Amino acid sequence: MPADEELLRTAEEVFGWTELRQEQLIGMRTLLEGRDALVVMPTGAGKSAIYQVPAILLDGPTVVVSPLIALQRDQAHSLRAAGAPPAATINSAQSAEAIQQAWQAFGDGRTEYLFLSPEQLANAETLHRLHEAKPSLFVVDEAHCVSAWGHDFRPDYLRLRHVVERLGHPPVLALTATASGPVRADVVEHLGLHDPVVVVAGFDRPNLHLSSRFCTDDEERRRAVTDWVAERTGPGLLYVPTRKDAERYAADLAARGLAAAAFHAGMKAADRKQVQDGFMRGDYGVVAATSAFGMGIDKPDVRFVAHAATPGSLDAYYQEIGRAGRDGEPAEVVLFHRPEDRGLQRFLTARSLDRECVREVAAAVRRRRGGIAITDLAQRLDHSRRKVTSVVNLLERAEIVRTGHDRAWYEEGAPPPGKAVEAVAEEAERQAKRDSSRVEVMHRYAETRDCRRRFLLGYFGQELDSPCGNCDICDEGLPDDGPEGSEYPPNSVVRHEQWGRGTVVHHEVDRLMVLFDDVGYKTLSLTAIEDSGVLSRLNTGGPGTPAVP
DNA sequence: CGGTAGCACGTTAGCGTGCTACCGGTGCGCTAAT
Repeated sequence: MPADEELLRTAEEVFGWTELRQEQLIGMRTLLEGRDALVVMPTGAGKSAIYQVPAILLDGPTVVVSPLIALQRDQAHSLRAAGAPPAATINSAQSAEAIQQAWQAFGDGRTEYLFLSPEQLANAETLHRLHEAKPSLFVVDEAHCVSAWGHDFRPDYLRLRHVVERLGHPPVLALTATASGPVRADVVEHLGLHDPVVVVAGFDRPNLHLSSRFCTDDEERRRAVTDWVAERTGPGLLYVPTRKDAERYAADLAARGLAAAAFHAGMKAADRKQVQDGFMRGDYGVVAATSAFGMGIDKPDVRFVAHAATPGSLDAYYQEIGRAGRDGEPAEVVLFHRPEDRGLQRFLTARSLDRECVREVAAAVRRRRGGIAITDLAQRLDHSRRKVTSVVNLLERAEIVRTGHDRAWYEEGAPPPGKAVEAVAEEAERQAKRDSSRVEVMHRYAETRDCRRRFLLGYFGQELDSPCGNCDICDEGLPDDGPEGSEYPPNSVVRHEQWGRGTVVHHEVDRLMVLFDDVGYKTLSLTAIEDSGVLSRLNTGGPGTPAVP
């Protein structure tokens, strides 16, 4: 295939890569053909190459959306170090002069790769400048952020779809290392990908030994965690649920003679940098951290990742444990689990809906027949831009308003603001149900009596034929070697009388976990299913089944 | 939803118990004070 030859030649000439993986080539080819792609590949497998090479072959700059300024900097830096065509960043950490120069170079066509945050793209002037330059490629790095953060924390992630359209929908590439089925669907929907090619490399990390320790008492768990970590040589990570826990565990471990440090978003930037750099250098045996730690960390020799409490989803969990054993050498992954942990996670994932704000925004949009800019809305109503953006996103999802890049219009025939609030509340309620079902699945994983790896991979849509032999359950010896020849194998599509269509995620000896399109994850007892006949099997391979090369 | 700090209470002076209120994660961009 001539395209492949061209890609391989460019990869070697510009970057010095003598070969490309099958997944990389598929992704690159897709972009050259002008199509959208979603690529899920482990960190360190060369995800960035998928846009870096075609960017050179396509006429026009490449816009890369990245969630952290530090990542933008790293990426631009490594491109420069590789001797690739010019890369630039534009973000709030730069001086006005530096930004000015970056725009100048970009406008003159001297920049091949431009790295930005989604918040930058909310700016109309920024979007205008990008449009003028006719970008040939639009990349969303760490694309799971669209789903994980877009719904509340960083609502500009959900506005990227409009950015893409304003830019004339160049080929869009979404890249991530972690995405279960629903997350992939969320990313595709919110980026407005057209019939994307979905490439999913395997999720399995066979060198990680998976285990879970059931703890009843909080005090007892603290001791168990500290003892366990103190016995390791590291380097390793201890994930904790709160900032206070990060400080406390770091202090306890230091008192035990370990080189331990805390890391969380409440720390000063300089201290965070010092801890991160120190961890990379190997100065710390362990870092006790909240979920703030890790994105962009690619340290090969992390020997363990422990969790001092059960996190809010398997997606988040997989992301965090994935930082262990990147060198392929054995690494330990242990979860100190308490059923009570779901309380905090429920609280953290529950988005409280400000009904009054929804009503105000709806009313304000409705008053302006010609539509109103989101920035104006925020000013007029004296709410933060973030909050108003988030509410506009919800109103759009409930089909009350229609939006463009930075404007909102009231949908013709949509119910009045009072009723709109109810529609939004219903939508928020559905979302909350899905979120809390994810918390439950995380707890099922922690408490499963089946091969842990089989459970984990099943969640990401990957089947494991036989027990892994490298988890605590396998160590003990499985009760039997799994539900072979079952009527409901993983990934089979089923219909439930009450909950509708769903996909089998996991199958244990006596129960079935199913992801329902509307209500999220549910666990069903096999005997109950057989007795009642509420569940029927549909054809296999429903829509959304990814192409795995 | 669970953990915890702070306080009143009750009993009798140094401290345990119980109630209540509050807190809990992730980053960008921007502005104002130093």
